[in-house]
Amino acid sequence: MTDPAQRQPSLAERAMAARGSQAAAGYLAGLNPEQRAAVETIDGPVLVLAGAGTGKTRVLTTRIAHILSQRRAFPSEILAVTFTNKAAREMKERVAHLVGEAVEGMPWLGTFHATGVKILRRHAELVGLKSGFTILDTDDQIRLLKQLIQAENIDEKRWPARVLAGAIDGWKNRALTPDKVPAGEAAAYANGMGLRLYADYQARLKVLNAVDFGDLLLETIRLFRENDDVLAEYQRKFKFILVDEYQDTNVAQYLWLRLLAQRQEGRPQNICCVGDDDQSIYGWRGAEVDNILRFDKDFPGATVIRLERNYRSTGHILAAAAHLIAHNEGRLGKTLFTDGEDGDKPTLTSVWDSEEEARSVGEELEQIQRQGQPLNGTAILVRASFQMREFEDRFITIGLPYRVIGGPRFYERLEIRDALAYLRCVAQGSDDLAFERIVNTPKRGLGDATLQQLHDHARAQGVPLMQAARVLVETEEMKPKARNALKGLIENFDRWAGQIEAMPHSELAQLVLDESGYTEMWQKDKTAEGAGRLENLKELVRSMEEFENLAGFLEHIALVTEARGEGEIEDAVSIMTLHSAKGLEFDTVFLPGWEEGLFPHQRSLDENGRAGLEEERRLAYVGITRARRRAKIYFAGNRRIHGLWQSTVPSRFVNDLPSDHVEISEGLGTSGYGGMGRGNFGQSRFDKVETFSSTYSTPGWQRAQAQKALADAQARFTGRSGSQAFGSTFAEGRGGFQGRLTDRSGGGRTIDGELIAKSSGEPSRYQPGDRVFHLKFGYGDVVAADGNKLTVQFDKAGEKKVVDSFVQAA
DNA sequence: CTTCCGTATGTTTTT
DNA sequence: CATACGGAAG
Repeated sequence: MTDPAQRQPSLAERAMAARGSQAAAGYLAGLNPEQRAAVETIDGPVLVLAGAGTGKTRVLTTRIAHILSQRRAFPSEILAVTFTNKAAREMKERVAHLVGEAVEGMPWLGTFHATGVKILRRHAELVGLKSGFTILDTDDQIRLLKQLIQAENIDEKRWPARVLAGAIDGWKNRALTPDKVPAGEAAAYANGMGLRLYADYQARLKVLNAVDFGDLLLETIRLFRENDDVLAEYQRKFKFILVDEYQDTNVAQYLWLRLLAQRQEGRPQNICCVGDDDQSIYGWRGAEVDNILRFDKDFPGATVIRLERNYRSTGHILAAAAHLIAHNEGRLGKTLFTDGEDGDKPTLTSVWDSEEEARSVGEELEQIQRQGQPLNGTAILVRASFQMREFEDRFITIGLPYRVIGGPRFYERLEIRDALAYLRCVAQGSDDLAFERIVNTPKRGLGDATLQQLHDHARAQGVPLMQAARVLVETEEMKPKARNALKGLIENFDRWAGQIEAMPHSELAQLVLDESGYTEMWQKDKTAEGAGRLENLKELVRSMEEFENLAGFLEHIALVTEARGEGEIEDAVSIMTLHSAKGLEFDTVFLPGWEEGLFPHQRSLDENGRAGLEEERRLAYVGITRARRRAKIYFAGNRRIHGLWQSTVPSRFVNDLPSDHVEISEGLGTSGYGGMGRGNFGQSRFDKVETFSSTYSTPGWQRAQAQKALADAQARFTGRSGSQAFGSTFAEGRGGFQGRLTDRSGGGRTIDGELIAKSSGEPSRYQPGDRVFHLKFGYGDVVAADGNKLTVQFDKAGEKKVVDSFVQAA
C-alpha cells in the first residue's frame, strides 16, 4: 500500500492543509489528473474504479482531507466504511497524517459491522434488543444451532450445524429474513426444516439478547426501514459517504448503503465508492460484483473515474496481468499502464512435482538472500493453504526464515476463546453461551447430565444458567460431587465480579485464569501446543492493558479478529493465500501451483461454472499484480492430492499469459526432459483445442506439451493405474525420491546434496541425547548432530532434520 | 468422564 | 496421507 512514487506531503504542506485555506491544496500536489478528479468531485455519486496499485487508499484519504479542508463537513459528518479493521486503521492513520493532529479521529470511519453496532447500540430497543446485546461469533453461532437442531430431533450427522450456519449466513448476506427465504432454498436443509430452524434461531437470539454478524447489518436495515425518523437523522448526519472495496459488498451491505445514501430533497447523496471489479474475489462469501457493475444505474448521474496509472509494478508484469484478465467477460474494463521501466518478465517454471517446486523456490530465495536483498520483500502466494506445508517443511530443512500469514486467528484460538468466555461470565453473568463453554473447562466433573439439569431449570424459571446454578447448588437435587464443583465455580465468579472495580482488568484476567485452574490445565499439557497456548494467554492479558476497562475490551474483541503480532521474525519470506494477499505488495512474488484443478480450483468450476472460473482468474490477476519487480509462476507435473500422487496439467491461466511478456525459466533439475517419449495416452484438456486455439505457441502451451509427454511416460512407466504404487515410491522419503528423479531424467542431475541444509562447519550447541523444543514440531530428542544440522526424533512429529537455530534446549 | 478407534473429508475468509 | 470429529468402550 505504500507507493514510493507517491511522496509524503512536506511539513509545510501539511500545515497549510490543516489551516484549511484555499491555498491549502498542498495535499493535492503529486496526484495525477484522475486521482485529483476523484478527490475533488465531492458532490453527487462517484464511482472510482481503481486498478491494482493505482493509489486507491491515497484517493480515499485525500478525499476526506479535501472535504474537511473545504469545510464541507466536520469529521463526525463523514461516514467511511471498509471491510476489515486493518483497512479502517490504515485509513485513520493516513487521514490523521494528512490533516494533522488538529482534527479528532473520525468517529464514523470503520468497518460495516463496527458502524452497524454503533448505530444499533443507540437504538437497540427499537428492534427488540437491549443496548448491552452480545455479538456472537461463528463458534457461538454453531453451538447455538446445534442445540436447536437437537431440540428438533434432527440427525445432526446428516445435517451438520455448520451447514445450517452457512445457509443462514448466506441468507443474511442476501438480506433474506426468514419470511423472505425462497421456498426452494428453505427446503434444502433437513427436508424443509431449515426455515423453521432459521426462525427458531432468530427467536433464540432475541431471548439471549444477542446478534450474529449478519444481524449487525440486517437489524440496522430493519431499524432504518421501520423508523423513518431514525433513518432521516442519519441521512442528515452523514453529509459524505465513502466506501472502500465496493466490489466486495454483499446485498445486505448494498441495501444498508442505499438507505443511507437516498436522495434528500431531490438532491443526490454524496456517496463515493471505490473498488475494482477485477479484484472481486469474494463472491463465494456473498460479495456481489454486480453492485459495482450496476453503480451508475443505482445512482443516476454518477461520475465514473478510472484510475489506471499503476505505481507499483514494472511494465512486463502489468502487461502479463492485463492480458490474463482480458480473458474475462463482464468487466468494466480498465487497462493498467505505467511510465516506469519494463523490468524483468514474469517467469514461468515447470517442475516435476511439488517437492521440487518448494526446493526451487527455496533456492531462488537463498539467491535473493545472497544478493543482500531483504526477504521481507518476498512472498509465496498459494491458492489453498495445504500448499503451504511443503514450503514450510523445505524452509525448515534449509533454515530459511519464513512466516505464515493467515491461518488460525488469534481470537479464534481455543484457549483465547475459553479465556474470553471466563471474562464474559465475569463481566456479564447472564452470558449463557460463555458459561456453557467454560463450566467444565478445565474438567471439574460437570458433564452433560449436570448441564442438562441447569438448562431445564433455567428454561423453567426463565433465568440465565448462572442464576439457575446458584439456585440448584442450594438444593439436594445434585450429586454432591457436581454440586460442590459448581458451588466452587460460582463462588469464584462472584468473587471475581466483585473485583472488577478493585483492580486493573488485565490483572483481574490473570487472576481469573490462574484461580480457575485454566492456566494450570495448559501447564500440564507438555506438547508443543500447550506451550504456545500459554504464550497466547500471556499475550491476551498483555493486550488487555491497552483498553480502558473490561467491557471496552470485550466489545473490541467481538468485532476484531486480527492476527497476533507476537514473536515477529524480522526478515522472512511471507507465505499466504492469494486471498489474504489482496491489498499487499512485494518486490518478488512466487506463484506456485498453477495447475488445473488446483488453480483454477476444481470446486470453483464445478459449483460456479463460468462465474467461478472468472473469479479464479481474478485471483490470478490479484496474484500477479502483487509483484513490484518480479513475478515467478510455477506449475508442477505431479502433486499429492488426498495423499496420493496425481499427475497434473498446467493451468489454463498459464495459457492466458502473453508469450511476449513471459520468460520460460529452466527449472532446477527439470530441464531436458522435452525429449521424452511422445506417447499419446488418454485424453486431456490439451488434446482438445477449442478453448484456447489462439495460444498454440505460447510458452504455456509448449510447456504443457512437454509436461503432458512426461506425464504420459510416467503413466506408462508405472503401469497407469499404478499411481498408488508411484506414490509409495515417493512416500519412502527423500532418499528414494532423489534416486528416482535422477534415474528418470537420465541427465545426471546433481540434486544430491541440495536436499541437505548448508552445514556451517561449526560444531552444534547440541549433542545426541539432548532434549530440545521446536516451535512447529514440539519436544524431541536429538539423534544426531552434524554441524548446525540436527536430526531430531520428535515425540509427536517423528524424525525430522532441522537447523539448530530453530530449536531451543528443553 | 476419558480414551481410543473408526470414519469422513479434504478451497478461498471477514466481521 | 493426515487430520478432525463423533461414537463407543473403559
